[in-house]
Amino acid sequence: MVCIILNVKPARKTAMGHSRAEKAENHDRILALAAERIREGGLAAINVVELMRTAGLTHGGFYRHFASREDLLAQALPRAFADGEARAAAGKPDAGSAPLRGFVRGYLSKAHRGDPAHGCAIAALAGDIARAEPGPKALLADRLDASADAVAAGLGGEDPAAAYRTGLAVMSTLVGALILARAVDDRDLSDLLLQSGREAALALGSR
Amino acid sequence: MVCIILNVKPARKTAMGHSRAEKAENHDRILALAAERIREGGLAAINVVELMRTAGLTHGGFYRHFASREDLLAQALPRAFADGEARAAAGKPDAGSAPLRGFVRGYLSKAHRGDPAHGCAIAALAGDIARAEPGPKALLADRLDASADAVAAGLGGEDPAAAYRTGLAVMSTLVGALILARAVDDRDLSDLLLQSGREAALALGSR
DNA sequence: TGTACATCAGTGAACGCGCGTTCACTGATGTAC
DNA sequence: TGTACATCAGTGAACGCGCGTTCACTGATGTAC
Repeated sequence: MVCIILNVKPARKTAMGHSRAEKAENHDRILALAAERIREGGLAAINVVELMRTAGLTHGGFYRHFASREDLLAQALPRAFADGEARAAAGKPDAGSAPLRGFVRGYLSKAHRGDPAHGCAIAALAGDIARAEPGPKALLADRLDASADAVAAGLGGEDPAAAYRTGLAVMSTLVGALILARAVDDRDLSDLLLQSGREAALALGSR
Repeated sequence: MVCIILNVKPARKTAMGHSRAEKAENHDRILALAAERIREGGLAAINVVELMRTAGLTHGGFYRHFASREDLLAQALPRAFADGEARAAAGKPDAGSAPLRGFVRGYLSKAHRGDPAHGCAIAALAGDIARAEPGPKALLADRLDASADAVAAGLGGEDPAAAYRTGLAVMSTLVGALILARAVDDRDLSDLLLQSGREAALALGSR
């Protein structure tokens, strides 16, 4: 006996509970995906329908989590910075001997160049934030300041103000080299940007 | 006697000739404005209606000049790079004594920071081009290569390959510092980025 | 512990706005005779 | 040199698509009794 069923109603995609715990999980997943997407494609790359589909949901439910697309961006941007720093810190090997060397090697690595979605938000978003509102600018300023401090702390103990300026210059070199290495189509030139950036950053750090 | 005229037809905005010469002028003006707007707001900032209004025209005529918005971008992008370099070269004082010093001072000046629309396209667009098609990437690579060469040429005559790498590193530092100085809301931090970037670029150039 | 009900996360069709593009039209340009 | 006509730069209404947002609805959650 052959049984053909036409027009089957698609089975419930998931058990689809609506518990508070599941909402919190979904909320966090949406934010994490948005933080990646932002670093990958910029603030303008966030598309509500696409984002929700990526999270395994439909777009209508978006507004149970966020008041608007702008509200999401305001929440996802700090997340992008935090996640990017966690990754950078993980890439740093032993902070004992040569902290700057490890940081620089991880920052200007081919892996970091090839994966902006999981990398430093300063480099991924500086160009966009240069044209953005005060909010994002203040956020970037705060994280850049912290990064310059961290670099300065790893230098030989000299004048703190001078060390901070060196920290800023190192960050400028690293961010510039990474952005340019990503913006160039020529693989050799891109590799050379990483290499010369590493050399320059270390030279600046050991003056 | 009082004479009230209602519903007057607006006078022809201009003599409005349609000569070949005027078309060429309009075409050039549209491109120049687009090249500025792109550096100011990025590739996505080009709005056909707004651009044509800025040029003193209406949007319908746009397609007498360009096949599409994409076609305009393809023509305006090289223009943005060329115009930005013309400006940078003009800012360079006497190329005799200390060519790098003059270039660095002009590049990381407050004037350049505050006027991306008329400044270097590499810094203005690197973030966008990192996510763009091969075309824009090849263009940026070409102009960056030329800039690194120019910087290298101004250094003491040593190993050309090493000088080129130094040129790239100097460009990374300058571009990074300028982008970050524009992306930050804190005036003091922004000024410090310019200053430390100038010091670092000169230090790299005189190793 | 069991039952009734309110809440609300998630669904998917529909709406409205912005924007790139099209098109019928105008009138000066510039060419053919 | 003058006249008739074809060309085409520019106009502005209209179209269509993408996308953020809204809304009526579903059904599991979780609370009140």
